Amino acid sequence: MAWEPNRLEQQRLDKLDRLIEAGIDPFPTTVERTHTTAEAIAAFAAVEGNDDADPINVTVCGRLVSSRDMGKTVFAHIEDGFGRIQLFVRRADIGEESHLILRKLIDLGDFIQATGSLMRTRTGEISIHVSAWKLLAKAVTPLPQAKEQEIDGEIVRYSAFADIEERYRQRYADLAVNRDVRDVFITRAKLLQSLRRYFDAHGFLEVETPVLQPIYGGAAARPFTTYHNQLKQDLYLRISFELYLKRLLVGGIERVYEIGRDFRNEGVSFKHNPEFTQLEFYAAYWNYEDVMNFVENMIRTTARDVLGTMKFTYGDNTIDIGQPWPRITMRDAIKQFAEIDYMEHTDADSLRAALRAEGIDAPDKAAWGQLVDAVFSSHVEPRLIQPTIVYDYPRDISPLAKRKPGDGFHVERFEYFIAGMEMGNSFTELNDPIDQQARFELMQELYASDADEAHPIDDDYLRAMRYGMPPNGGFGTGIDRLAMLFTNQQSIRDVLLFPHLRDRDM
RNA sequence: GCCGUCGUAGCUCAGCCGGAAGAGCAGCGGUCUUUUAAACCGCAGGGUGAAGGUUCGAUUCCUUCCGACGGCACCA
Repeated sequence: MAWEPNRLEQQRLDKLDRLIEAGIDPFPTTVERTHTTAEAIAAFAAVEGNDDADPINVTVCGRLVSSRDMGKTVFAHIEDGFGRIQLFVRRADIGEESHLILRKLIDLGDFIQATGSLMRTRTGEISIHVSAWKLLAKAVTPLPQAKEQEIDGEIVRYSAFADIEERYRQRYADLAVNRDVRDVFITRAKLLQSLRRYFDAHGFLEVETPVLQPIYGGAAARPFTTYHNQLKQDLYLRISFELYLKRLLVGGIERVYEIGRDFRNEGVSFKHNPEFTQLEFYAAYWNYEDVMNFVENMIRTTARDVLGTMKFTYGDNTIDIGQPWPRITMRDAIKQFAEIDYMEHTDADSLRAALRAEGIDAPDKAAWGQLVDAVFSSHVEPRLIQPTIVYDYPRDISPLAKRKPGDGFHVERFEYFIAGMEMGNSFTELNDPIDQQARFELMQELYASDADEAHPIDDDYLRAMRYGMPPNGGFGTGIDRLAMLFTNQQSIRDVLLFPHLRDRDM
């Protein structure tokens, strides 16, 4: 769709013409900058009060975010990636023509460069007493308005760019005017840095495995499909990294992790986006208890790194990840919250009847483990606000986990929950190729009725395992959900720069 | 896919039981000692997400469609 300038844009296009007529390049190629806004303020604060100090001259760059035209004097703020600083611009200092151009042809949103000496105004704000300025880039479209003021460290908003849909569709504008949105993504980046440091410190090798896969696996999800033209090959966007990472254990890499994108062709919700960032790791010679300890420590370490605390607010709750995380079996958790002991009903029909007797929804064509999972999801998961580890899952919904010794129903698997959300999934990994093959075949039967849910058997993965796979513990966690937790955002879209939305005309 | 709520100016919103589309901020023109949500005076700006329907008359009621949000379903 072709762009038609609106009234405000047309005004700015006219100003652009007038700037060019005045011999000013509205998009120059060279920029000078001696200080960021933060550096300038710090430099002034460091010598203030010292009467012998020479005036500090600085050149800063940034976007014009406020302007108060007093006639002979203009007060304005520019913002760069590090903060804001006020410009104090007097006609007498910069000359009549330059002053007039600033007042008449420069708009909020324009990028400018300003040179001058640092001072403190009568009202006490550290400012630049401007001796010269230059346009760096003209903004044709006005930014959505976000009037705000910092009072005692709190951002007070007088008007805002708040329309959720427009904020997501025009994230550039959202970021430009909403500082707290930028902060969310800074925190998210710190989270990733901290996790990588943690894995590096524990001897893990970071790897990258294929996103385009001939056979998808490692999770129960519908894939996106694509096609390689020259190879004439159907390909799938990965739904997990699991089977590739475990191949690497066969290859002798003892500790391995990957942080990357998974794709699942499923519904979207406040905690689901079609593409999302996953962290998986595998460690040889560990079992799920080793993983529990490692993960608990990992989350604490990153919280300390990123937030400086292990106690933080999420929605209406205060989450304390510093206390030892309770560990409870799936069976006990369901007993506690749904008052059903599923081990008294060890086949699907009997469990279904028992659940229905308690008034709990139980789908007709669900296998035993799926029924257990269903009651857990509806009755237990939402109640797990503080960090909780739930372990020993039904075997028939965990085809990649090793069975619990002496227990025909459970595998060594755990998930951990915070704020009522599943945050991560782990097991003592199945490394018996004969058992693995049987489990794959069982899963095929389980889902045989539903073509969409059919899972292909990855024969190459089985071949790898037949070469011998060390016993190992594995883990996967959604980075987006961790980011939600650490930034107190209630929707996954708010921790994704460009969340998926339907197409729409601009 | 289903159910519900919502969509009015650049931004944030108001608009009652159908009766001539409003405000603040932003913008434009002015005034103006170091102001800070600057202030003050004046001006302009939309035809109400789209398409239909009912009506003398629709932003208000109805239908369909588009999009967002919430919930459900889906999500080893």
